[in-house]
Amino acid sequence: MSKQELPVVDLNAVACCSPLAVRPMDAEQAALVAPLFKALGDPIRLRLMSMIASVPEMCVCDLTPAFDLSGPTISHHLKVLREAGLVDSERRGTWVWYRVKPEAFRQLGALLDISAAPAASSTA
Amino acid sequence: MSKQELPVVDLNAVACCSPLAVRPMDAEQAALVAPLFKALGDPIRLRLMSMIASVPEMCVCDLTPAFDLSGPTISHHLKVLREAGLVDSERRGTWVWYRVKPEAFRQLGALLDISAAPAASSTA
DNA sequence: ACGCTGTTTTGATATCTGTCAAGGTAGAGG
DNA sequence: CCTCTACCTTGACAGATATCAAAACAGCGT
Repeated sequence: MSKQELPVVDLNAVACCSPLAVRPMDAEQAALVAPLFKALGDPIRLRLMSMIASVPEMCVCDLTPAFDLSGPTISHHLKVLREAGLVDSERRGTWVWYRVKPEAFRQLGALLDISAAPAASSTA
Repeated sequence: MSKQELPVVDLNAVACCSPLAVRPMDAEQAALVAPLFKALGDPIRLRLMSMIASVPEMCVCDLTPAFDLSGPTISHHLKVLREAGLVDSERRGTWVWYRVKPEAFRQLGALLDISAAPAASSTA
């Protein structure tokens, strides 16, 4: 975690919530969680996430050429994912490696659990 | 579905994908899925979603006063959720009722399933 | 020390987004 | 028909975002 320089999302604070479909979220919870969804709400970042999540770790040098975008732009998107708390980065020598933070994934997955939803939304 | 006037997200097309952590997403899949996350990436919309998902259905007249925002603004956010395919609306007399589309929820939840992830991202 | 490669930061710009006020549509009830 | 309420659309605008070029930073190899 060489580059955790920023006030990244606190996943412990996020981890408090029951599934979306169980109880309305208060404003504070929503303000904590929305940035995670927002970070995934861009096609480039979604692909970056899936590339990183598909392997134990991924070098920026392998991510950048997969897109028709400049290096700085990829770096920007990676920063958004980092600041959302979805990935971690580590510099090892010349290269920087990215890894997913699985607890963030689990958290979002739990929010989207619909199994305990009220009748109409589980049958509609 | 009185107001399904628009080229709403096709959930069948979205439903194709394996979890993020299993295989990189291609650009086309990402373009289909990202708008769903994006729609949830705003605190107001996240709260609207959770309010709607917590009950069988919800009247706009009960959603609007829960926020410190104008009617048009709430209407705008509901439209974003509708066009993302996350909710359905139906007018019954004077009022408009919103319901979640549970298949969209299930889809996003499946994408975030991390149980089949490669070693480093399930242990880090 | 110098230059080379990989990555991030800065600065600039075009586009997108959230918000409200004003105006429009839809149904209910005289 | 008229009016009232509920909801949506339009238009305008401030602030955020995606993008790139240029510049800065970090290691490596010479």
